[in-house]
Amino acid sequence: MVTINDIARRAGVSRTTVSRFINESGYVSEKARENISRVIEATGYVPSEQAKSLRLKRTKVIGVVIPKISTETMSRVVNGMDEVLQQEGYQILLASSSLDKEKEIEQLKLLESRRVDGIILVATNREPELLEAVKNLSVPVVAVGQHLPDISSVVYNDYEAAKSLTKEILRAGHTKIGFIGVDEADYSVGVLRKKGFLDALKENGCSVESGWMQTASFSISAGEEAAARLLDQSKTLPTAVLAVTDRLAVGVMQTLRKEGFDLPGEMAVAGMGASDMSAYVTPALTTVDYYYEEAGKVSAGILLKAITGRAKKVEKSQMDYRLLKRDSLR
Amino acid sequence: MVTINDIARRAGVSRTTVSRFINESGYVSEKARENISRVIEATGYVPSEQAKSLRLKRTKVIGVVIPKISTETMSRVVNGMDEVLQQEGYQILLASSSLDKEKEIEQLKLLESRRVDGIILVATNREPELLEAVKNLSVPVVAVGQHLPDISSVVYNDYEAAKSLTKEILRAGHTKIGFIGVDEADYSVGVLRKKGFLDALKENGCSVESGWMQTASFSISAGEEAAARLLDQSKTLPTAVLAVTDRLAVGVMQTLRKEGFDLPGEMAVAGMGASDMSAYVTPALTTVDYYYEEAGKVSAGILLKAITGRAKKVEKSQMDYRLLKRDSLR
DNA sequence: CAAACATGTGTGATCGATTCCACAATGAAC
DNA sequence: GTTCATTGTGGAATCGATCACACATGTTTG
Repeated sequence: MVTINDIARRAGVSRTTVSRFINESGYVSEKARENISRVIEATGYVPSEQAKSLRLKRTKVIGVVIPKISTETMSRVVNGMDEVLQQEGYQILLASSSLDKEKEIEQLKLLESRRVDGIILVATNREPELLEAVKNLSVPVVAVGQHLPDISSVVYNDYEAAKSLTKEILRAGHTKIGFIGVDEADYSVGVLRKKGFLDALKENGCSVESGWMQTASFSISAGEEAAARLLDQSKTLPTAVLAVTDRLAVGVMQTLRKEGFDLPGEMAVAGMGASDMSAYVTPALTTVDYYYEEAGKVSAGILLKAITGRAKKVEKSQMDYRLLKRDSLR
Repeated sequence: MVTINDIARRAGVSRTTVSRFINESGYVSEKARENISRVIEATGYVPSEQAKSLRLKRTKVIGVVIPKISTETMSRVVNGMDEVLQQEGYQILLASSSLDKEKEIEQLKLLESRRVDGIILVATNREPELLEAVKNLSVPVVAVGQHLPDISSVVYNDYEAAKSLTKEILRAGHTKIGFIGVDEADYSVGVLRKKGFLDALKENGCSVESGWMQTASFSISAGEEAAARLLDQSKTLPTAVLAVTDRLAVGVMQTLRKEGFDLPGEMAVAGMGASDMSAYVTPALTTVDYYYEEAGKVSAGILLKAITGRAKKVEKSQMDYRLLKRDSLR
């Protein structure tokens, strides 16, 4: 790999002059300019951003830790980040925790060792070990999706979103509503969405049978299985089901259809997340749009402010949401 | 940020000894060990991978250039890469070209300046400028999705896949088949899939009306519009439509349904790509699975072999495919 | 005419690690 | 009692850039 010294030698100047030429700082004579640019052209020299980073103590790289790469939510969030970061000359170093709590912490350490200028953590839990690890980082961090204490965070309004969606279901005349949730280790999706659901019911004086509430992981097939359990364990059947993600909702619809239910006539279904497919399944899925791209942009913006020192110590931002009422809810 | 020199000073040894301790190379006395590990513990020291990279001339970072982050195909491919790369201690530096040819080249240069150990390029075109740029890189490159001359590549069997899918449609009794393609700048999707389609028809003595063949971009709505044009411009209507991506196919189905067509009775539809949603739209979409995760894994594997020097100069790999026959084709 | 300024260039220190080499001390082998 | 491993340590060069500073020359300015 050709270096600045090679260029200097071949152009008959010192490396300082070459540096000045490249960075357009200080004086460089016309003659030197010509020589240098000719040599650079000939050799295809590209300055080492690496060496530069070491000297300047900044890398122009942002570490992004996400639970899983191949989910629509994540790719939309990361896309939003990239749009903002690329604008400012930053690149994204991707780290997937594969939904493993220890790996998540490991990845944070790894990013720190690479001296990234900042980290965006799309967290799925709020365990003390994770908080501890984040606190010990000597790099600005922004959390997305979970509200971490003393850390800048961008969160979705999970509680209110679930609550208004549930109210929408109630408004449609349903009083017996099933619920497909996820593990409570995921505070936002597992706890807050469930709480929003239950509070909306309580406020309207509705109650739930135990069999109506099921827990699943994040896949479509988990939704299918959870729906099967719901049907199996219910003494009386609900007339609507709220699933905390669109994928779960799609799974629920699959099972219901398989069991001969007329949708949405015999059973209404609602999801959350406004996934791509939600608009194209039949019946089109009623859901909540969380503006994921925007969340990515906002988090990147907050991080950049923190990096350039133009920020309050800790910034909290809550994303807006939007109900998408479609055919699956009547 | 605490450095190896700080550790050395506070532990009362030289930085050489600290380095030996960290890398478990050479001798370090029990006493020195204790001191050093105590100081490291107390300071939370993390060695700079950056400085290490400069010295060792390797970064353990792989650059990945993709056309767009928020597409299912890309996130699946990148996911596959990450699985392999993480195993070997590599991280992914993500670069999105946003479907812009110049930016694609720019990103390659940028990755080179960061001294990544290798680059995986998910290309959408084969323009001479791109080939030139790739050739000038002094970093191992693997191309995915397009067959670039003299560059290791992992390609999908686009021609055969389109051909067998078309034959499947013919086998189902259709002889008048519409086609929704994309711009020919994308050689794999634009040219090869169309060629597969046309060759299958030719071999079976079928012909196409001009209005039956439409071109669109990659979105669902582009599929909707293309289908509308197809209906509008056809003198006699086809009985089946092949779209070169699932998203286009879903768009086609939307338009057809809106126009009152019974699916698949009055019009069969097939897509390509085995997207997540393909199984859950109604009717379930017949499509071709390209094993995207696997393509990511294979490309990462080839790149790693090239980096460690255990590779043939140029390696070409063609991915397998699999027909998924579902309800949308009768 | 001396001082001040503009133009142009190079030396050497620095960023934070690794590694070659020299060198000490100790004990074992011949 | 040399010689030779073994154990243990640190000095200095190195990777590829930036930058403060010294220095040289030519041109203005008072």
